[in-house]
Amino acid sequence: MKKIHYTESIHYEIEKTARVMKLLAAQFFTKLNLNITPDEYSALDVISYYNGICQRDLAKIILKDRANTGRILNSLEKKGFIKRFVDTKNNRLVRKMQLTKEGGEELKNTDLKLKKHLSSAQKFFSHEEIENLQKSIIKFREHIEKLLELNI
Amino acid sequence: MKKIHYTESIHYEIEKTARVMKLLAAQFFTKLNLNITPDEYSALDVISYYNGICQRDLAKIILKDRANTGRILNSLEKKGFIKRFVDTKNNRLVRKMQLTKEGGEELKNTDLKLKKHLSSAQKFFSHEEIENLQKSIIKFREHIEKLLELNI
DNA sequence: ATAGTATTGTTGTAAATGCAACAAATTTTT
DNA sequence: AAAAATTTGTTGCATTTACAACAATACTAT
Repeated sequence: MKKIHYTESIHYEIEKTARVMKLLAAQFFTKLNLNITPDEYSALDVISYYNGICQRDLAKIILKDRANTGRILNSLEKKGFIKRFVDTKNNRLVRKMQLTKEGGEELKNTDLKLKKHLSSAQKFFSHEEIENLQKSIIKFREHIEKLLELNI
Repeated sequence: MKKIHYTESIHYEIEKTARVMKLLAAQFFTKLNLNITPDEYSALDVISYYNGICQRDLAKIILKDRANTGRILNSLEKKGFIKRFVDTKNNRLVRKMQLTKEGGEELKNTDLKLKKHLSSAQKFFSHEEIENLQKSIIKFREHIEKLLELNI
């Protein structure tokens, strides 16, 4: 049986695609002179969706460890886009957070700029195509996740 | 129109999948006590495929910049798995490389161990499913690549 | 009740990564 | 022929990242 080389594997394609997207995001954020980083943007968006989320839950979602999630939040707090407060979850003290008014505006603004900049990209793929691709990837990932010992 | 949040985007799924795969690879390599890193493994595999490849071309393929590609090769050379030599490409001096005998054996050995460890994973997806997913991702990536200014 | 275990967040540190600057050589332009 | 630009690889540095250790608190078990 012929060996499947690294460059021929699905692993490679996904890594490559992820890297291209990350670079693209970085370039956009630089070019558009946004005052948050892509990671901070993701965090803001997630916080807007899960209002009052705690740090660890956020960490799981944005795919960072707790340490780095804390650092991203430090930055967002310093910029005045979120505020943190102590609360309990399952009888445990946790730091929860929510967007400030400025944070909400920043998010909206960033969304708008990105959307404008990306409008050309969206013509080429139908909603349906994207959705199908997404479903396949999720199925694929959910499977390999079973093999993984995740500690966040 | 409803806003698509970060966690609902294809961007997120691909990033997440890439991260899961990277973690999984790291765990496997640790657990199996391999004496190369996942990145070094990718490099070895690519070098075995493109015998005599030069550093920059390798960099493009393994998705690292030239600096880090050089560092990975330093490590592989120190371990005796590759040898580098100066040659020309388009009339320019470049450093090309090829596997040593030990490098070839190391690659074969690593392949074997990984294959054994992954055999359970492959049952769940048919070749066809993987191929279709791969095609979709490639198409998707090729499109967003057009938006990107890549400098390697 | 006391000891052990688990959860959450922070800090420190080492490794990985990207980027800019550089050297050396070659090609292109003027 | 000289100057400018390009290609390739290396070095240094700043940023990102992961991981381990820790503190504080709460839960669980004996």
